[in-house]
Amino acid sequence: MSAPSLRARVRSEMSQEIKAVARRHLAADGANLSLRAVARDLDIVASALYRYFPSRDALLTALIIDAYDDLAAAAGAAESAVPRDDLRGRWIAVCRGVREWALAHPAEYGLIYGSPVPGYAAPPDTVEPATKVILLLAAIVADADPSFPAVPTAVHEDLQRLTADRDGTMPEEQLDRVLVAWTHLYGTLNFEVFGRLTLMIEARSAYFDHHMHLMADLAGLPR
Amino acid sequence: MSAPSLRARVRSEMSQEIKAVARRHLAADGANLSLRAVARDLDIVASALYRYFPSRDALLTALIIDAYDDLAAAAGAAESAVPRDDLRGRWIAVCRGVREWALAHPAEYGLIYGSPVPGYAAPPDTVEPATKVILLLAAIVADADPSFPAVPTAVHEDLQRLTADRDGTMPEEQLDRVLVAWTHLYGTLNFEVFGRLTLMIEARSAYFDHHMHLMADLAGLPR
DNA sequence: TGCGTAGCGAGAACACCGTTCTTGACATCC
DNA sequence: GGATGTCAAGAACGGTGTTCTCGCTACGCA
Repeated sequence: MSAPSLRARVRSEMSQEIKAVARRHLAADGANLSLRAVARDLDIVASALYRYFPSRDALLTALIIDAYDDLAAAAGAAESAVPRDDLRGRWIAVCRGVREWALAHPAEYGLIYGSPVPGYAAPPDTVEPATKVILLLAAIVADADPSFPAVPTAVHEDLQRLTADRDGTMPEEQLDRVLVAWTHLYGTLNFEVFGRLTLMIEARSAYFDHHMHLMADLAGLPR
Repeated sequence: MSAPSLRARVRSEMSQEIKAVARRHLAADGANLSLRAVARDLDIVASALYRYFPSRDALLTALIIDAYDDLAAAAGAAESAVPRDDLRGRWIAVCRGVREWALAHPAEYGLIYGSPVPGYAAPPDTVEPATKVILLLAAIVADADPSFPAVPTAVHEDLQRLTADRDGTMPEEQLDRVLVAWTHLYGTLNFEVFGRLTLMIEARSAYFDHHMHLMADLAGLPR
């Protein structure tokens, strides 16, 4: 096991620093990230950035992957602070964890859940980190394992396949409820983070918790 | 009543034409709209556009307002094609109308429901058109007027005020369910339009209908 | 130990962008 | 018919992403 060469290490540190500055600019200026501005902050000329990222889109992609990982880590950490048998507590912890991360990092949230940047196509590296949160929710519902009332539902083969990789399959009704909850979570956060919700300027946290409990009810979690 | 002067009319027609070309560019290139490209398409120099719109943001604002109006009109038209006493039919018609418009105009949808453009602050002209669809849904639920089970809910004073302008007030439980459905509708469409939903590439329409029916159930609409 | 090479930052260049200002032409109104 | 206001054009400014060439430095290998 050869240690990484000094060259490689300083290169990786420089990449991290570029991303850190880019994140700061992202938080300040929104989605239009300027390579030249980032370079200025690093006392570097713009073209030097191309030694580390082949294009602006590549830098954005790196930020997107980091954001997915960061979000999933925040949600996972919030959940693991709750006793495993407190299903509803874990559920709410995941939802709150996602919300708090989103409110703390609105620009990065917009990067991963807002309108996609025009010419940009999400590379396949981004699909795996993107599924972590919904798998977290699905695992909680699977732990509950209640008997659901039958409900007419379309086939969700892809999600079946996704969960099958973990531990067998999941009843379609459960998957359906998880999808509803997941959609509701991000629908709510989109409105809140993107400021489309002029309503309810007060008591947003209570509103959020209440609706996440509603979704937990729908998913069959015990009260 | 003096007829609008010829000057005023040709000016308004030119404004419409600029918006039409801008919409075309928006559909092609996504959210980064170039004034110079629009001007080129009109065989016009870029600075000439400033006679009609004081800035790029102003043009975007005009497009946003048009999009809200267009979307509300599409949803309203879909709903009014259904008999008034078919509550569930009206509900589904609104949802499908919104979805079809969104899929047909993804860039404009992104403009109004995606991440906000960075430096841009939505002027107050945009809040009234933005409420039309949710008022449409609220009206259907109000027509049903079922007795809801009591549910703990945060105060939704703003939405109360909004609906109070129409015809009296609405029970909080109903408002709550309408909000859930509204959030779910746009959460679903965000995933679909922005391509975040790699799952369920097949049977998306069935998936959509099924979930909109779920929300109708939740809102207390008769089957 | 010395050398070739690969990685690095600087800087100039290109084509594009939004925006402002000036200039000259044209239609409109008194 | 002359004054007025609107219009398109064009140049200019500062900004952007990206490419290329240039020296320089440090690493890896003989």
